[in-house]
Amino acid sequence: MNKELGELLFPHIEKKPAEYESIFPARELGEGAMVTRLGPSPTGFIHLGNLYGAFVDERLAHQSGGKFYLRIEDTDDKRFVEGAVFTIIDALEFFDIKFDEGATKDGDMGDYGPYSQSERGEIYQCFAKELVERGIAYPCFMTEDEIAAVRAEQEANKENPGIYGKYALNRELTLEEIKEKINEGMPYVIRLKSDGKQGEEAKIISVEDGIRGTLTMPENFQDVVILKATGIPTYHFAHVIDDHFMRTTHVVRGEEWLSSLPIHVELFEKLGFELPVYCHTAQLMKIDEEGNKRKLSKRKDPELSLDFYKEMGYHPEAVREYLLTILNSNYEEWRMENKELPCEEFKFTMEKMSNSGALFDLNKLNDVSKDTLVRIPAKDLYEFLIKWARTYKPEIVSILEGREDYLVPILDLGREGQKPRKDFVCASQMFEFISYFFDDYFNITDEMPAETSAEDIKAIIGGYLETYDHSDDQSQWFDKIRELGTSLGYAAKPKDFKKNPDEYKGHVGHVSTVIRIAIVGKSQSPDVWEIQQILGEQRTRDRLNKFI
RNA sequence: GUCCCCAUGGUCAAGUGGUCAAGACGCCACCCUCUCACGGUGGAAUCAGGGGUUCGACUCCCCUUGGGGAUACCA
Repeated sequence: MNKELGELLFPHIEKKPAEYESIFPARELGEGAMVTRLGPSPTGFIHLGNLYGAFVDERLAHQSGGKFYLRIEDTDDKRFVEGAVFTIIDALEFFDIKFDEGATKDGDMGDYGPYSQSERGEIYQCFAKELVERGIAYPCFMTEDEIAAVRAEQEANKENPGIYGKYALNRELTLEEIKEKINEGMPYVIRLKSDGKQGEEAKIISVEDGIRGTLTMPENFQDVVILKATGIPTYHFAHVIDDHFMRTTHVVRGEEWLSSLPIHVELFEKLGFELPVYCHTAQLMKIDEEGNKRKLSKRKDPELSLDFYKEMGYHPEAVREYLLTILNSNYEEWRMENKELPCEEFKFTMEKMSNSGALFDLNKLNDVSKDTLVRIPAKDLYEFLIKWARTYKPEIVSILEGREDYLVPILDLGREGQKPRKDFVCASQMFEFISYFFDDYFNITDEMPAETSAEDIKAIIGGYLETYDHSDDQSQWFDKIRELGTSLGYAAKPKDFKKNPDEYKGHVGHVSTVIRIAIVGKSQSPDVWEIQQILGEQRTRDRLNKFI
C-alpha cells in the first residue's frame, strides 16, 4: 500500500534515492578537511550576524583545506525578495568572504548543485517519496481550522502543542481515503511519521556540538511537515537532504536552531545519512529600547545591517578584524603580537568561541578600526575613500578624484614613526576629519581661546604673517611662534604659565591655537606646520589674511 | 505552559579545584606635549543568589533568579 501511495503522490519521480549517492559522491579531500556552507534566505536583508557566521564557515573550511559554498535557502516563497540574492552576494564580496562553490551572479559553480533550494524540488521529492513508501511519512490534509482546534484542545489539557500521536488526524488514513481527498482537490502536506515519545518515555539523544560540547535533549515526537502543500520542503527537510548530498561536514548555524536539532537528528536517522558535526554559534545581541538584551533582528536593527557599515564607510578589513576579536577570544592577543600578519595566519578554533551571545559594541569596532586603518597604506586609503564617496557621497568625488598627489600626504599626516596617529575610523569620518583641506568645506567652527583678547589675536596673526617663511623647518617655525608669544606676554612654555599664572596672559599653546584655528578652523588638529606644507604658502597666507 | 541554551567589571572576556580573579574597549587621573591624536603610568569596576561535594570552590552537582531561543505549510 505504501508503495502505491508513493506512486500516487509522486508519479513524476523516477530516480531512485541511491542514484543521488552516485551523482553527488563523497568529496575527495584531505584528512580533517571541513566542508561548510552559508545558507542565507533571500529576504533582502543581511546583517552582521550573517557575516559573523559566514566568517566561521569560511575560516573553518579554508584553514583545513576544505570547501566553503553558498547555498540559497529560498524555500519560503512568501518572504522572497526580488534581487536579494545579488544583495547577499554583493555584501559577502564586499567583506571579502570567498566561496569555492555555490550560487554566484553568473549562475551556479560547482559539482554539487543546484545551489538554490528552489531548484532542487525533484531531489527533495524523491526522498519524500521514499519515506512515504517506507511508511514513515504520510500526506496530511488537516486544514488550518482543524489544526487550530487541536491546538486549543491541547492548551485546555495542558499538553504540548503540535501534530503528533492521536492529534495527527491523518496519520492512519487508508489509501482509499487519501485518493478520495486528493480527488476532491484537497491540499495536503507531507508529514514525518515520528515514532518518538514525549515526557517520561522520551528517549534522550545526545549530540556532540563542535562549539558547545555534549548536547542532550529529548527526542523529537512531532509529525513535522517535510514538504509543504506547494511541494517545497521545509527548512528541516531541505537541510538534511542538502547537507548530506552537498557533503557538508560541519553545519555552522545560530543557536536558535538548537531546539529543532531533535527533528534533524530523527530525519538523518530515518534517511540513513551520517550526521554532520553541528556547531551552534552564540547569537549577536543588542540592547533594545527597554534595556533588554535581545538578538539582532532583521526588522528592528537597520543600523546593524551590513549596509550601515558600507554607508558609514567602515573598511571591510576593520569589520573582519572586529568579528574575529569577538569570534575567538584569543585573537586580540595574537593580533597584538603579530601586528603585520594577515588575519588568515591566525589559527581559528571552535573551542575558543563563546557560548554566550555577545553584545555588539560600536566603541570596540571603532577602536579595532583605528588600529586596522593605521596599517593600511595612505594610497589604499585614498582609493577606499573615493570608492566609498562614489556611492555614498558623490558630491565630493570631484574634489578627490585624480588628486592622489594632494590627498595621499593628507591621509598620511602624522602616521609615520613609532607612534603613528590613529585619526581614522571610517570613510565618512575620514572626510569629515580632513575636510579643512578643501576650501569649499573649510570654515571656522571653534572659538578662539579665552586667554587671547581680540587685539592679541590680530597681533598674533599679524606678527605671524610678517615673519612667515614657508621654507622654515618645523623647529624654526615653532621658535618664531614662541618669540611672538613671548613678546606679547605669553609664556614660552605651558609649565611656566602653570607655575606663575599671574605673570602671563597665557602660554605658547594658546598662541598656536589662534594660528591653528585661523588655518584649520578647529582648535584640535594634527601638526600645523605639516598642514601648511600641504596647503602651500598662498593658501596658508590667504586663510591668515582673512583675520586681519 | 513545555523544552533547550546561556550566566566573571558598563561592554568583550581569560580562567577549567588552591591566582593578590589576566587582558582589551570605555571611563577617570597623571606623564609626554604648542592643541588633538598616539604612546606611557596608575585608578575605579566583576565571579547573580542559596544550598551541597571538598581540607579548599569562579571552577563540580542541585535549586532559585535573570537573560536568550524554540514551540509555523519562516528560516
